[in-house]
Amino acid sequence: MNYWLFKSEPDEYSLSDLKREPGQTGRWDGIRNYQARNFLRDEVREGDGVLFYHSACKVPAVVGTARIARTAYPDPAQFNPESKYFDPKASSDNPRWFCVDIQWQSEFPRPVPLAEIKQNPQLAEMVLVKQGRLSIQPVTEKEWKLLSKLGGAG
DNA sequence: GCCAACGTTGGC
DNA sequence: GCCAACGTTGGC
Repeated sequence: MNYWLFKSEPDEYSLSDLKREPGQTGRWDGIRNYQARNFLRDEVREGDGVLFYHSACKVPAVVGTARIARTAYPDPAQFNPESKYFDPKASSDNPRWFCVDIQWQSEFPRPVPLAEIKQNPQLAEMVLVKQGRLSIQPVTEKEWKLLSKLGGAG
């Protein structure tokens, strides 16, 4: 089992939005970055753990967890000219972008802010700290456990 | 809102 | 295939 960190702007799609979905399960679409796409398509497996991170907001923070409910399938938005995620170079024969479904799992009693993560030497190797702008990134089991602990989720 | 980091695009 | 221009991310 692998662990991941997914970034989302809470104004666009927050952890609460995910919780409100039917079955508390939502589609993680709109990924238009190749590095993130490759993780999604090639390495994310059903049952993997997801740290849900709120970005581009007042207090960027890990706010809870989810799990992968469905592995990668072509992101329908790339074929929809009405969508802001439309990609004219993608075809159903040759999809370029992928999405997964994730299910809400927990909300941390105490969100763990980026500032705190940056200060913790045990988390210094996190991609989140070392490379700012990747919206889907791997997390080690150690980091997962520590973040859960810091978040008050046991 | 600014801007640094970084990835992609496209002219040559 | 280089590299400048451009666009996006995302912290501050």
